[in-house]
Amino acid sequence: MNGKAATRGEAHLSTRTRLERGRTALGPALELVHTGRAPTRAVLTAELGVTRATAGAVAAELEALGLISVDAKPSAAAGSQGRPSHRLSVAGAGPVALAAQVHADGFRAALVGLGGRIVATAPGCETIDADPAQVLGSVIEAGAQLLRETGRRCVGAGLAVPSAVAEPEGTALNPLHLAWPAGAQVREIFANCVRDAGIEGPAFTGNDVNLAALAEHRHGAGRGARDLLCVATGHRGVGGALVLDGRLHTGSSGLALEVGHLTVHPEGRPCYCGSRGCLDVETDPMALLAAVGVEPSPEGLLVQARRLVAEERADPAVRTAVEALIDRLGLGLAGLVNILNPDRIILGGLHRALLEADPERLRAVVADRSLWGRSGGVPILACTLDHNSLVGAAELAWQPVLDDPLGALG
Amino acid sequence: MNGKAATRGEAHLSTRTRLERGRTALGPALELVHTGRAPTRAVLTAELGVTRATAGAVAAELEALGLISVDAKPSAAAGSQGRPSHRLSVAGAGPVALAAQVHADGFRAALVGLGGRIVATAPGCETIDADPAQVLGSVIEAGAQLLRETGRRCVGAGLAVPSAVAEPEGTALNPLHLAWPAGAQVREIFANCVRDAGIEGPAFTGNDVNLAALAEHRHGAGRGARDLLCVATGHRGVGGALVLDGRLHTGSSGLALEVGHLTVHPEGRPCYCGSRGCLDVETDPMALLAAVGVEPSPEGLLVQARRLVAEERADPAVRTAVEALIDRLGLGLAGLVNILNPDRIILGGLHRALLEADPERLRAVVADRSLWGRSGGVPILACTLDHNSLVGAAELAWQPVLDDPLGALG
DNA sequence: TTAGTTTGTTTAGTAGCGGCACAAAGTCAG
DNA sequence: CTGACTTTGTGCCGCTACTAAACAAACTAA
Repeated sequence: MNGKAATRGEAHLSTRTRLERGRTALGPALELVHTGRAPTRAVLTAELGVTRATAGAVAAELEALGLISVDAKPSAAAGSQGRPSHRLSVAGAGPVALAAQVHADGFRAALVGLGGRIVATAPGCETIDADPAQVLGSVIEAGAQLLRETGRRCVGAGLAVPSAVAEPEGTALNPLHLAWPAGAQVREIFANCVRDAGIEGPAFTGNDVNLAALAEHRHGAGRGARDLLCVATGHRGVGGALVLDGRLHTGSSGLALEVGHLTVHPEGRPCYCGSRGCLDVETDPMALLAAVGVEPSPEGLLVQARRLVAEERADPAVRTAVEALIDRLGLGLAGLVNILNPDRIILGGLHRALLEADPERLRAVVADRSLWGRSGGVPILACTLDHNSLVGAAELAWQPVLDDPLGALG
Repeated sequence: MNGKAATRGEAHLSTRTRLERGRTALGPALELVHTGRAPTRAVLTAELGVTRATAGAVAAELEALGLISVDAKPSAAAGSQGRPSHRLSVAGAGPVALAAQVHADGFRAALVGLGGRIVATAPGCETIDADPAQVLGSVIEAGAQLLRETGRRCVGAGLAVPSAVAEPEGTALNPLHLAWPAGAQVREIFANCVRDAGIEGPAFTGNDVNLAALAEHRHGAGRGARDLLCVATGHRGVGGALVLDGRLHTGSSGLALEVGHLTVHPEGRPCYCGSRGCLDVETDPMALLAAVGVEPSPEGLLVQARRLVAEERADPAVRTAVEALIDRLGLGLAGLVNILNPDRIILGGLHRALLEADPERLRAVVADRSLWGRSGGVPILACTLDHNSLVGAAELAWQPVLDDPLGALG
């Protein structure tokens, strides 16, 4: 009868009024250490808003679970009075999450510990099969190999795909660059691969830009932001992501931040969506190559476009094209700012290169065309994390542990 | 020292990792009754995910606080077995929130009980002074009069203004229709008026469309939606609002959902923002009058535009104009759907009239131009609540009680 | 040394909830 | 009308995660 009640409880946990299980200080405490916001028990106490007794007990329990470590010797505090603190840090040899990423050029697998630390990486494959089950089977096999080599405990697996992932089905809606069928059941296929490989823990799947945003929010340029907007280009097309209050906002069916078809140039090129001048066809790598009149080479559109941006000072024609892209990106960002009012924007891929080519120009366009309550305009920053999609995929797998460490590991 | 710790705690409650105070079943339970989702203790038990014992105790405590009432006699359950439930309802003579609204035509004050019930209304003033302090003083005086007449306890006051309200300053950024100075410190002025009138409880201020969305989410057409988008026109201009997980999303500086300058007609009329074809100048009442070639009359733009829409079947020219507005509204909504992926859209003001004039056309445009994972497209509904901004203003004042009934009232 | 400051720990107490047994109030079958 | 069944509500006990407060530890400053 206990089981019955529990299942019924799970059945309709739709309303957020439901009390969450495992809502102790353990999860928040782990999250603070995980994101580097709790270097000592003293600040842990302050950040959690609990007593020193509780913070101490919580730290001890997390250490017993093998998730964090407390320095034996107090660290010499420079110029501060009082008893020095013992340093808290993520456990060196603790459990890891299995992170996987699939993209146009192949796939990659890695083990990621708490704190977003990449512990081990598998040499990624350079080509990609048209069959999702084949690809995901291979990437999981590479991950399983890493787990065997390192002997680490696994908390779960996460996969980043370059496509919108529909909720709640977990299907890849537009895996354009993978030659995968649209609507492939990636979440289910990945979960099956993980299970078949004998890997412990649950499996998760998400869009790569979403996961990059999550990673940047926790360990990169987005740290401390409350409403973080991330916009990035890959090889083709534009992706967006939004992190609100530390959680990804994927919308009701996983399709939020499909920003590719914002109009940024009314007289612009026709887009496959039927409109013209969409952000997608105006600011992606192909758009730059087309504007400059360069033929795509085999090295890859993104690499090629990035080199063009880097050369913009030398060639006036390139400079003009880059400025046009910056202006249109700025218009798109301004539109997003007026809708979402983020407190920080992070750019990746070609957009990052555009930002770095002329930060002032981009910031000026955004400021000119958007409402912003405070002075100085929205901060616009570049990504700072290597392999942020991979780290983000690991975040998905870590999430249950962060929410309820005892429930997930005990 | 307790006080010291508490103040320090309040000081930096930025991180969401902080454990919230008063996180018991009391608040969620009250919210369920408040939103009509807990008609009996049995469903309260199920919705909270607690035991019957707890739900019973919680209901008893809320009743003791004078917030809800439990029927003495069980209500005859139609066609169900087992012991019949006692009905839970919002207390008839419980506390109220003081709700105030300012708009172009004057102001209004009301007392609103739990469940969004308007308990008493003051006859609104029909003109409005150019000085915010004067106006807010008058509206609060009217509210205070209502409180004296009814003798009800007051939990706080809320104000709805037709302007974006900047956070955290609480200034009205664009009170265009009020002849108020831009940047007026409405929140502070309102709070002072409330305090000076000797009214108990905290004072809150918000944008009228935001508050309308909040009210519709809790008591109207938005009930049960997780990601609710609300778009409405008043007399001039377009306003938007987003309710996520039951909370208003106002963005980092209160300026989210400033959707007026989405481009919906690249060859359209120039907008004061510098662009052309903005949602604002293409779908507001003035846009319709201009398209039909009707001069504004003294009765008010919104009333006039609504009548035009109602007459659209009779006059082909009006019909054409209305269809153009519908198409452009649809484009704007589609853009928002691609960014926010809401699970429901609610329209108010002229937009509501446009929806009701030709629901199929609007739904078709939105479905055609937006991504949506499930079949049937995003549900688009009309507002259902009278005075939803007023009720929403009251929701602001009720929020502390809903979060922690004991802390706010005990 | 001694006082002051900050950190960590110990112990005792408490609020809020789960588990369980039982009571209450209806329906249904005969 | 009488039990059997079903569902709702209550009383009691105990557990868990916390707080409060006193104390101990480890440093700086004079």
